Amino acid sequence: MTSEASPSGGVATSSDDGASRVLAGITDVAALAGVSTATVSRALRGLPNVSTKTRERVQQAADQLGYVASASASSLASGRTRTIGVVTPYIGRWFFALLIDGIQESLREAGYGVLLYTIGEHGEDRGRAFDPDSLRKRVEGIIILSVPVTRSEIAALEATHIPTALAGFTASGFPSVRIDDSEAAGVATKHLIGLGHTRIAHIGAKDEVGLRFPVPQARHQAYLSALRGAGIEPDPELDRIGDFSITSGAEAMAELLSLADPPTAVFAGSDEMAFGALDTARKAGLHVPEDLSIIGIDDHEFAPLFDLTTVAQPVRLQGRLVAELLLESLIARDQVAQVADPDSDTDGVAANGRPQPRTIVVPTKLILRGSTAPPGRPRQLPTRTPNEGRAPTL
Amino acid sequence: MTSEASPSGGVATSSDDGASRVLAGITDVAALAGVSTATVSRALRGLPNVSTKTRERVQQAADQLGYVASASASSLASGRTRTIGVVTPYIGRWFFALLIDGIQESLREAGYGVLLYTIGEHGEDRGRAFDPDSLRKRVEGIIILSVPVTRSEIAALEATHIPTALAGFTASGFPSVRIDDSEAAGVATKHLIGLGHTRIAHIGAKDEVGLRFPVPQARHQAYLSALRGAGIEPDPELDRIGDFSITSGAEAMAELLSLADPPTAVFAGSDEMAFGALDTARKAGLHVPEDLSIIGIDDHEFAPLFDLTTVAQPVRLQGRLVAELLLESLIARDQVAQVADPDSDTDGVAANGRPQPRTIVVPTKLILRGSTAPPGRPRQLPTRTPNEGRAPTL
DNA sequence: CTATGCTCTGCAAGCGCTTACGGGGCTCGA
DNA sequence: TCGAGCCCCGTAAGCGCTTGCAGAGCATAG
Repeated sequence: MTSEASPSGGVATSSDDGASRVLAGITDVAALAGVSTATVSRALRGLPNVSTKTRERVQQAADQLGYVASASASSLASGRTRTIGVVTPYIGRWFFALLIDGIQESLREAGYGVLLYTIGEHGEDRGRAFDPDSLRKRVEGIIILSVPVTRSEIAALEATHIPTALAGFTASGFPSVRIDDSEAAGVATKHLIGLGHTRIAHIGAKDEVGLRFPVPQARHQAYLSALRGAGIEPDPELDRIGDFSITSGAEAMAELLSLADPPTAVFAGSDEMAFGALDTARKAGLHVPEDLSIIGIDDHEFAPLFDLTTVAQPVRLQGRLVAELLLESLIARDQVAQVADPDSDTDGVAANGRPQPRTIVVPTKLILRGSTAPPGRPRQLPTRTPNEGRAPTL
Repeated sequence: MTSEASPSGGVATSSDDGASRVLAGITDVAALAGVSTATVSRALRGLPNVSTKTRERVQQAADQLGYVASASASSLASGRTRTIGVVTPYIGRWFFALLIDGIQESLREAGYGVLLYTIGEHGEDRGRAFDPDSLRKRVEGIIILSVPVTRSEIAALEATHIPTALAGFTASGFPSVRIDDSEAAGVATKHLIGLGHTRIAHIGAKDEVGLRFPVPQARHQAYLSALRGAGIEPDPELDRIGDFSITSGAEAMAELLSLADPPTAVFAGSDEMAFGALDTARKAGLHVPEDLSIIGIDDHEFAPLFDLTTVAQPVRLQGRLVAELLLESLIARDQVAQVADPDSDTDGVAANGRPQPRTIVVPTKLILRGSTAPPGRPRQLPTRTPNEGRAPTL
């Protein structure tokens, strides 16, 4: 198992007879162990019908030769690539990075590899990158991260029949995991309303036509109805469009500040836009939260540093979950392949025999920090002593 | 090429004769085009010795069937997986995310896929994740991102004979791309010295014994010699250890502040540690830069928001470069395989015939912002008007 | 007109595994 | 003691491509 401190054999292909010995193949192992390649294959993969003694002998031979099965060969023979494609806009963004991290965790445990497909932030080189055909025959499943997807892309995806799962948004027909964007946005907006604000701005994101990406719209709608629910008529001037980036938040804030009647509070659709807004506000001489309250969504790694009130979402968890959803579809597919009769009471199976895609909604939580307060006067916060002098053990 | 608006054929495996038609194979294409599979293979891959007419016919047949070659099959037959493994500690960190982005860019252009291997931040699940054997037979090359690597891991890597390139650090025998850590740290420290500081603290990172990861040490040494060069005897009390994370920077700062004679300036080995330090200092009531100057290394995406003076390094560029270095070794390897004679004057070829690993050093640049100033009085900075009212075109 | 050399294409042998299928040995009940 | 049944294991047929080799067709040179 562990190739740690075993001085004999292992890792370094041991005694290199010859200059650069070619990698050991299954036949070498078979020969060394004195069995057939079929038995080696079965033994190493833990299949039944191999006697303990034989299995050990094979294992030993494999270790000694530093044998590891060729991924291509076993994929070709078995039809299973043990690889999942992850399509993501831009991994430089905290949200995606953390998602991928979670995905990777789950997938690794299940013995799957992660093939990364980043497409431009706004899908610049989309055509080439997200051609499902380029994924097909290379991955067993696909996970798409919060990427605006066109109708035709969805169609193409479905045509490939590759199990697919979505994280951060939903599209009918696919399993997915996400937060309740309406609720999160509602909570955020109502928090500001509850503090007494009435001129509440929104920095959202563009709703690109033709794209299936309901997140910005859901948050926007929730913002609007929260306002209306409180008897506040939304002011279109306070409705700004960003692109989830820091700079777009900053620009939107600049616009808001130049208004004749600027807002006293801002709900940003993401923490990163909130950071940008915060920065712009401060540089304009405004005090947060005295002069302006700001709330975001995410609970970004940097939110504590900006003392930003926000609606937290568990990102890494969503990554883990979406990976598990995908793995579910994978084994479901195998199941179908094996037994084609609808006897076992598989719940939630649609008419076509394919399991109804599950969508998991993970909870969000309002995190109160110092960026929000009633209009005109600061919110009371316990003065935080920095680190309580607790020196880390060196 | 584009599977966009072609109503006939394409994408959806066209006329699905049967319920879920199996994906087209090379023989199907061959049959449709009326040629042999060999010709299909050659035509589709752009090999010479295929007449234009035939090539077109094959291309057309392939398009019509939505054919795409099986990665496993072609890998098995050709021995080329067209995949690069990228080993990274934790993609949630800005530096790594950006590196990967750059790598992905270059690699995609070259037709390679990226298989991601994240290992724990400090290599928790290192054993399993970074077992080169698990990479071998799956990837053609490996890129390692700024990960502390053990001697035995290096040995194991070399034993696999998989071309490997390093980003963010160096280890002999491998091509790599990095910044000049000594220089960067020297510039940072000297900047503080030049401002008149004499009590200059350093927040670095642990030098884990047995690991080949020279970055922290190089920066630390440069810090020390910069001080000595200015006639300042380094005070061990001002020398703190972090782990490149925000919180570790915060903790180190807290320690520094509790000192009898605290520093007037801090050089942090990374921007993220600087952010943490900055935050702690401010929460302790200190004004930056009036009471305390802070400088980092990186020019992190958030550095402008923190108004942090720092030594910038081009991260995405390093990603692109390391990918190109790796591709170089790949073609070099092929070259060697083809012509085994040392006739063409391949410069920089070592005695063993393998090309001397190149290491590229990319330049860094001091970015002056508002977090540094002479001790005791603020540095003069032009007052930045927020965004100059330049409203973005909606 | 024949020899020489191209260019283009097909044949067929793998690449290194996985996986029916079948058969030899053993155990156990009758 | 003998057949049924089970556990193991080997045989061999692929998986879907790539590629060395050779041959067919054709043009050019001699």
